[in-house]
Amino acid sequence: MSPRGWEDIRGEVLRRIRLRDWAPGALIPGEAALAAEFGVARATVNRALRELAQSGVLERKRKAGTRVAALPVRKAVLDIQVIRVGVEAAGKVYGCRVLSRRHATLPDDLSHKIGVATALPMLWIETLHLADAAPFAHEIRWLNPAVLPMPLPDEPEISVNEWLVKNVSYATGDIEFSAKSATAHEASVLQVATGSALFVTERRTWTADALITWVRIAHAPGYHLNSAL
Amino acid sequence: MSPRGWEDIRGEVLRRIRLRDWAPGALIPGEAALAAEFGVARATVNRALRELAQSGVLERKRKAGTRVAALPVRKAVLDIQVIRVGVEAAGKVYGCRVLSRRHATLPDDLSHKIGVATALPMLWIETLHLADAAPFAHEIRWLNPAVLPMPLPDEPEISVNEWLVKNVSYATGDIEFSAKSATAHEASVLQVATGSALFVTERRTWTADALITWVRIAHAPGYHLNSAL
DNA sequence: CCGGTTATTATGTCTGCACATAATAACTTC
DNA sequence: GAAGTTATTATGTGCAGACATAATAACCGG
Repeated sequence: MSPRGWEDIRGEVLRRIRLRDWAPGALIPGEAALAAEFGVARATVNRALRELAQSGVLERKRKAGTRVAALPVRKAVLDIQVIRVGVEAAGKVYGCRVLSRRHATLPDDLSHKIGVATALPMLWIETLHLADAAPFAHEIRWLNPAVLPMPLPDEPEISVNEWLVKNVSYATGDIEFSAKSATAHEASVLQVATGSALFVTERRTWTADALITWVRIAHAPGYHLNSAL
Repeated sequence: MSPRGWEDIRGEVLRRIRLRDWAPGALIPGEAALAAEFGVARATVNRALRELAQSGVLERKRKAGTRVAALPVRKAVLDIQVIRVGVEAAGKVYGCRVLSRRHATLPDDLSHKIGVATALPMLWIETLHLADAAPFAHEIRWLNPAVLPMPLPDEPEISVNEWLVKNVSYATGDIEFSAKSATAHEASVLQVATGSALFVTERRTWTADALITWVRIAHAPGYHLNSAL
């Protein structure tokens, strides 16, 4: 009956929070007290509380104790997949076409936005991703050739993204989601009306010291991103 | 010099993966071996590897061992905040106005979409969120009055969402992001052109057995959602 | 009363050991 | 050789005890 593992402890704590046994903002008993109450080791309680803190339900501070988050910042975890996987998960056949590819330097606005010198020689690649042969997403990518361990294949059957994932080690990055109206070019490539609302994700990827790539992917209407809360 | 804590272990493992010491898909040494190599307890290695698995860098299976994820599904963690907090974090003054509020039953399409019977009496609330007095987001909410522990205040200074967060215990939910063109009504409320691309988030929240609320928030152009990877 | 020092305390982490569990490998039996 | 059973093994989790660390509270001198 009494909780047996850290998941049970987590469940019980969550239950008490939901029943408002412990109100938002309130201090809950310390680890030692809970361990005694549940008849488990403190490490077990610690594990449970740590996980709850990680998901935003609790706030913990040394010495100050553990309290129920007043405004629970729910953390939604998104799985950022290679586009192919997402398409195939929807039961469709993935394809991609490189529309354009050339060497160039960053335009001023982008250079400023991503914090990289304009002068650097970069590779510019435009790709159309297909799902069941229908346009799925339009990708514009700036790539830093200096970080590539080997030259990019000329005619990739897989997308540049996937090639990068497999061949370039990376450190960190960030991602941004927004909604933008389709430009004339995007509209024609995606075969939608100019001005259609597109779901856009922009992504920067860095090694420890240099930019690897900046990508902007404009998804065709109907695309949506899901997550459990 | 040698790793001191689980974070150092995690760092070292990550370094080896990035240097392709351990290639994607490859099996890495077992916990016991790593513990011996680093001169720490197995529990410490376990903690490090567990965290890496949680963030999608490693895949672990009992007996099968630990391998480097072949297609690293990067997990982006989004903080889903109360709108007010997001606005204030941007250094603006938050405000909200309830535009409309009435009892109604769910329309068929929505009822089907969120899996709730059409017949249930629901509360319908339309809110405009403001940042520095400018329209920021348009919110449409269906609310199940049956789950409320007390009646909703008539003239809330805080948003319905925030009231709910503080007064209703909840279990789980899901969230969906997409891009939609502004309807005539949305456009007029948000003071943008009809057809403008809006960033839309739709959210369902459930208790263990009943729907609490369904919300659709259409953000004014310029809004974007960020996350570190 | 103010400001700085010191004690206290709750959480954070590590260790070494133990047993549980799941998945594979090895083995047996027909 | 196919199918079912048993052993092996890597990870998962648990425990008790210890020390580290950060933030608060108590104290104290001016």
